[in-house]
Amino acid sequence: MGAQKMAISLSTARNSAAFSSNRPPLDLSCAPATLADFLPEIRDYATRQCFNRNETIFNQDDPSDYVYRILTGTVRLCRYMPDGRRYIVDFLLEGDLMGFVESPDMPATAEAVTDCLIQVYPRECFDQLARGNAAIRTQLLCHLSANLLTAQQHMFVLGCQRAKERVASFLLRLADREGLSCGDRLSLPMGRQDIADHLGLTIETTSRMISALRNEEAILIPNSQQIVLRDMGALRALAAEA
Amino acid sequence: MGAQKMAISLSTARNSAAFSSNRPPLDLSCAPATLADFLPEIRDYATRQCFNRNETIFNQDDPSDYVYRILTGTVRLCRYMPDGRRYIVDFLLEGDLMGFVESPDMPATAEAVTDCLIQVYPRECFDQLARGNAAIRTQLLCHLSANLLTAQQHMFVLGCQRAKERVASFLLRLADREGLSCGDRLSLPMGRQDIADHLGLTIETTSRMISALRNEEAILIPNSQQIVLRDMGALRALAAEA
DNA sequence: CGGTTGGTTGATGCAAGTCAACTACGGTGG
DNA sequence: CCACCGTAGTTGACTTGCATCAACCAACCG
Repeated sequence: MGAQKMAISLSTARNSAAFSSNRPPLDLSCAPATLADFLPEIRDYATRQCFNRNETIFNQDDPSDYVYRILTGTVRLCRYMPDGRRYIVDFLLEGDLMGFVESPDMPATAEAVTDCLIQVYPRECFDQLARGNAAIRTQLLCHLSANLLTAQQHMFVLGCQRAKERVASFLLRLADREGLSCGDRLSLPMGRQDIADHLGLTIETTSRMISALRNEEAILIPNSQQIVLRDMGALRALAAEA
Repeated sequence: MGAQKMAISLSTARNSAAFSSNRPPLDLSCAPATLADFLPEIRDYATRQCFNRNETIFNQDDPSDYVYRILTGTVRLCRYMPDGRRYIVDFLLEGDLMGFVESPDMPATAEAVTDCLIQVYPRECFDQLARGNAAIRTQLLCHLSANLLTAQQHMFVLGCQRAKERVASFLLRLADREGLSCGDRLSLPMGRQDIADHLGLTIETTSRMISALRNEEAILIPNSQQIVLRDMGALRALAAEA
């Protein structure tokens, strides 16, 4: 969820002069600015906070008055069901934002996967900032839009792919986010259970599929927290994203 | 995806006077206005179009210059994968909007499930309208936010639920959208294959689970296109949404 | 009528879940 | 330093839920 180009309905690279107007099209592409770029404006109201591994950052039952930016560490965003089942909506990495979309209508719990350092902004502060600044609200649209895209891609993974394909998709997405390519070493800060809950699998199946990818020489596993992307072509063939 | 209350980060019903300001909080609740309420302003540029059952309204490979409002009929929003697999992101009913989020960065194809009458607005028109009107962009945020909520709930269905639970969730969601309650008759405009592709199941399993719900007396099936919600409690117990 | 389309049901196979044992690693303390 | 423990991951044996393959049924229609 970086700063890649992102445009929704308002944007238009097309030059359909149809409805006239010489004004340049309202381009929502996030190339220069992102939501995060506006946060420094309220940094005086922010605090830094440390969270230990597995500590809860905010809880779905206890709506948070803050928005967050991850400075270091990895966070899982999850939902717990009444019967105890959980699913992990997404993992958030260094630089990612959270709390903008998640509450109050998206009940989600954020937990530290690793020890984390997090910048915490009072929501009221941010809201005030956004009230007076249309650019921020545009960025908010981008942020939402990016989240929706991620969600839709994940729906394909959950709805159509089999276990090995899911694991391959997961590794590729992480690698893309880190900007890695063939031969690079990918670190997996989250445990197998977390991966399983994200992919709609069990921990055993997840582990087996990772092993299978090793046996097929698509990856190497120097240790359980790191993976060398030996053959990304093979992974991509499995994931077969559109 | 109607006009229910919908608020994202900007909104705040809480009265945290922290960051002061006597201005009322920027409330994004969609209670009075929805995105659709603004469309009449450009109705002069709109056309009405009929689509026959199974006809394509817009294609993921062929980005559309229009936004749409469904007047009558049901539409499926789907994604086709290179290998032919498809999944159905969602079904859209009378009154729903589409094309705002779906393109150009959300490749999706819209197809008529039943014969449809659709109001078609040039995108450029809508963009122009949105450029000058902050309220519309606020509504766009609501629209996106609602879609994201739907997507996240569906991710739970796909990631955690088993076949019968999925079918129960599906029926309940349709019933909620139609505002139905116990004993009411729900019509299923989409075929079993469509339901299956939405739920990540096969057509046979879907059919079997619907039969199972009949056998358990949770529903009645007067004909394959209609379902009587005999015991919504039983359905809810199965779906077990948070 | 026969053909076609969409839905249901049955028989069987397989992918993934379950249950359980075992391994590897990282403390922590004797 | 090693013995012990707790946690996390892997692997194996077995079970099961869903997919697959195939037959059958019911509407609908020329």
